Amino acid sequence: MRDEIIAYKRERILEEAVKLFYARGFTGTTLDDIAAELGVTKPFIYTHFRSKNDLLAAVCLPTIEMSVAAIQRGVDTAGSPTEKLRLAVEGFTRVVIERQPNIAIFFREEKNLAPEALAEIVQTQKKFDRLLSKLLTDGVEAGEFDIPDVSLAALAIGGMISWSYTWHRPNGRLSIEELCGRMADFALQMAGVRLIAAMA
Amino acid sequence: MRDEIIAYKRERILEEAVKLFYARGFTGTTLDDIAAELGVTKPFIYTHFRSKNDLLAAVCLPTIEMSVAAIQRGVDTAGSPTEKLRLAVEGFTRVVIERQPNIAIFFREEKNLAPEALAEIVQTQKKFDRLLSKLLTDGVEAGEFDIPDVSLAALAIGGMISWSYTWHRPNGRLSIEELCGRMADFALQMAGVRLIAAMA
DNA sequence: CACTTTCGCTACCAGCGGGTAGATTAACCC
DNA sequence: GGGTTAATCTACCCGCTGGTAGCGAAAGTG
Repeated sequence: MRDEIIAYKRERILEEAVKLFYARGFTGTTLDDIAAELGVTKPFIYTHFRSKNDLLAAVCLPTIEMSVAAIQRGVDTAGSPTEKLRLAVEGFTRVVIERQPNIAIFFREEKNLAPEALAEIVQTQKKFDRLLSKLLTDGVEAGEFDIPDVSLAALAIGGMISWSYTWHRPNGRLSIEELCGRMADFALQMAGVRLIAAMA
Repeated sequence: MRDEIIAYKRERILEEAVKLFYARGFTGTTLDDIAAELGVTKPFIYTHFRSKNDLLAAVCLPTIEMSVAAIQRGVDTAGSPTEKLRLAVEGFTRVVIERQPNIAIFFREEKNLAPEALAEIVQTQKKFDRLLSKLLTDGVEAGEFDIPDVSLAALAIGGMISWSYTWHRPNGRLSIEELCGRMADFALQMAGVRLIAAMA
């Protein structure tokens, strides 16, 4: 019970921090701003986070881990490389869209992260690249994909999707599901999969 | 002569500012840092720029304009939409790679730009999207491209390329020319152009 | 060589904001 | 209901940094 309350407060702080970091930037947001938004005062935040930087890390890390997990779920699915890639891309796109502010904050505020936190995230990102590259390689070996440069393709696909954080608007023209589906279509095209229509 | 010297000093300030903003972030860099790197003192900078924000704008704006210009050159080329798209993508990729620090600074430090400067850049970005969307539409109408959702394709292609600023390393595995070529290949695949091999 | 102009520097200020110490209040418990 | 503990606030500090005023030195000028 006590722990749940503490966890809840921590979450509330994170929510407001995300909102303000996203809107005004990390250095453009003061701890007083966050506290005011919550109706509390600055020292309150310090009972849940060691420092402003700690707060930033808590905003970024879990979201990057969710991204890797999405790719991992695609890879772990039973099915062909084509099906795995579709699932991985859809899942990753969903993370980027649903956690757009966190993703945006991470990519913008990287330089404000403490070195240890950054190192941990960089490790996670490497895992992301490895998983995606491996998936593409498997597809090439299975004869389903046609990719001259797998590493570059992984970066291109990852980038196309990550970039969504810059332009996506909630209540935009497309639903999340549509968006995920079309991103997967693009990824399959980039992987050289033929017969997109046949999978619809 | 006098004007050239002034312009040169301005350029030197910008060079160091780009270097430091890129390495440490905008707020992580002080004007004293920049001045020290140049072997001068802070007031020197103020004879060339009105404020630290002005300096940031001067780092970002021209590079975004170069990006649009690259797309424009592709569009203005005589040739088929396929050829135009290839040129546009290659040119834009080259800008992103060659001006990687400036591109990175812009996307990271957007929230630190003065509203007027940001507004100007946003206008330029809209022009970028319009040009690219128009080019894709022309290709579809000419029967060369097969794109279900042109606006989304423009964002996906633009994103795939822009993202290079996050991973590209000078002295990387691929030369700039190779990179530009392969990005163009990806873009054509995303546009549904068949027979990539036939154009090699 | 005196006079002027140009240029950059020394020295300073003021506000901001992360972080903390200690008081204060509320909750909990015999 | 007194006493203890946990939670949060008030009030403060201090280092940092963007920005400026005014000085001094050098260089150009007749």
